[in-house]
Amino acid sequence: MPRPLKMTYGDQKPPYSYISLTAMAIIHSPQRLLPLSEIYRFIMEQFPYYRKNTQKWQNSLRHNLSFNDCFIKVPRNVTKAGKGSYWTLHPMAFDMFENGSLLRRRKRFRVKQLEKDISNWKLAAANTEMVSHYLDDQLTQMAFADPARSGHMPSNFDLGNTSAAQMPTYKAVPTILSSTITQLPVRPKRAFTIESLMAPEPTSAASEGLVPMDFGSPEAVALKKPPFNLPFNFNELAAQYHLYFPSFLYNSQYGNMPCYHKSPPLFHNGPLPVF
DNA sequence: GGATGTTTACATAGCC
DNA sequence: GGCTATGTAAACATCC
Repeated sequence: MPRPLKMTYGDQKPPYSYISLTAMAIIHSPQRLLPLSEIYRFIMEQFPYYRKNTQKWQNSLRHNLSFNDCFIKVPRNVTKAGKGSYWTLHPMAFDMFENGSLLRRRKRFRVKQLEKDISNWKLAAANTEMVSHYLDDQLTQMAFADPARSGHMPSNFDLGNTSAAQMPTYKAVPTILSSTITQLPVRPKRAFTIESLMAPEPTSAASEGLVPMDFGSPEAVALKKPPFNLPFNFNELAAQYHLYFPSFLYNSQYGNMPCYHKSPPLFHNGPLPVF
């Protein structure tokens, strides 16, 4: 049984790159989506080494966020004040670490400029609609499952006790996207493998075999506070906790699909489970 | 003014 | 040696 990460390195510098640390923070958050300040906080909480010289490493981290295509900036709701944006991982970037290990990357993750432009355009379109209402009002308040830090979340809010009917209409977002951006060339969802990328476009219903997400399921409850042990492994986390990607992001970049949760979850093959 | 985000430049290390 | 990934520093712009 691996020991908790917090107790592993003490004041010593952990063997993770800034990219890894940032990915760790994002992956560990319930929504796989964090503002910069929360990324800082996660790293400082988990690794005491980074509680000092904050200016230095935080500058480096910001550089990495901007420089590396594997990180996607999600603007805040335009009608809601707040500093900075949310950051998440590019869905294809989950594959950049060898065997899911954060200690070593296969190669630098790059997105073609055209795809980047389309993604940014779609993200902006999505953001101006309703995505950020949901994020600002509910999801970000659940970061690290610390209700005490929430300014306006009901104190008794509990994902585990939240039925699908009680959840905000998150699934409506792709509908908005499909009505506004269908004229753009959209690459359909597919796994990030050579075989998959070279394969013909799927023609049958991609949602075959998918089942609707149960928000009261044990998996959903687990997402509220996923454990954080070493070795941290993307594949392990995906297998155990049905790693998902914010549906508005996934759909906005790789085609509009119904928001379904696939069971059992697959990591590299098949669509990422979303809610 | 401080936090956030972008960009450029340079250094270092590892791999081929 | 060339290439790539990573780390660091710094300047600058933008936003709240």
